Amino acid sequence: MRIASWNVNSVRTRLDQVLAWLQANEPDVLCLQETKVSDDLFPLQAFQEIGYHCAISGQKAYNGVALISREPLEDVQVGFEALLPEDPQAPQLSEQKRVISGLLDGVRVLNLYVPNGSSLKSEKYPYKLEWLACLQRYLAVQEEQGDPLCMVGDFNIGLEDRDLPDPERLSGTIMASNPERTALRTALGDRLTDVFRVFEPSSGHWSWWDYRSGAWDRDLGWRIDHIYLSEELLGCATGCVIDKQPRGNVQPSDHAPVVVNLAWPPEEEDDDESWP
DNA sequence: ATGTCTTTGATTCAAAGA
Repeated sequence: MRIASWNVNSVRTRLDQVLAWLQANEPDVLCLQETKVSDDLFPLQAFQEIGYHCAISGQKAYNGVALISREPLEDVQVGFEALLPEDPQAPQLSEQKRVISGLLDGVRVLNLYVPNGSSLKSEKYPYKLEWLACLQRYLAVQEEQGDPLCMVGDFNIGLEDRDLPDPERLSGTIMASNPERTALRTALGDRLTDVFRVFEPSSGHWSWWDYRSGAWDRDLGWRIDHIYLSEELLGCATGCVIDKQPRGNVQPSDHAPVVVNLAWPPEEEDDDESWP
């Protein structure tokens, strides 16, 4: 099973690039963030024409997430409210469309667009921290349900200094401050592992390059797009890569896709030896 | 340092968000 995550910064502006990437890479599920389109205007037909199903949760102009899958996903859930019906903060934190999940072959694929926060002094920064605290409560319920979890998305956090291009200058600033790093680590708990780091421990691997200041040409990016796996899936992971190629396109997204390959479902036990 | 790109909404741009 191949699962990918890509912040496309407008699915309509990037439609041809997304379709071409799907056809070249053939993931079972592509998780999109920042689709920036209301559900009635989502380009469903273009995806259907190349053999993909869509589960979407969008809004006008900002945010928006989608699950593009080879097979239709089961039990699609939208927003924090789906798992937290009694939570006092979940309804307000679900107004911005940032959370969608679905089941494929018994795997819960959860696609997130974590708030950016803007700056430490912005009112969007405490919103980001509240959102991450709500994610922790959401994941606790998800764990109770027992499905293996693949959680992907644009986390808007460089969790460790090796995920930043200039840690001396940038650690402590937005996307690398201790409160947001701690909030994400708390939500992850002991259950979820950043699978990219299982295969690639070194710095210098980025998933986002700012449009400004020639960041792409100077290769000054951040690794803020992540794939987290629960234990059952982590043992099945055969590779995880960031595909830099689309960032070099004309009129690119500022993010590159991240892809994980899983040997899932696990091979059946071979019973032949016990056969009479 | 206010850089660049996308969207919107009110009139060929400016504001907002990332």
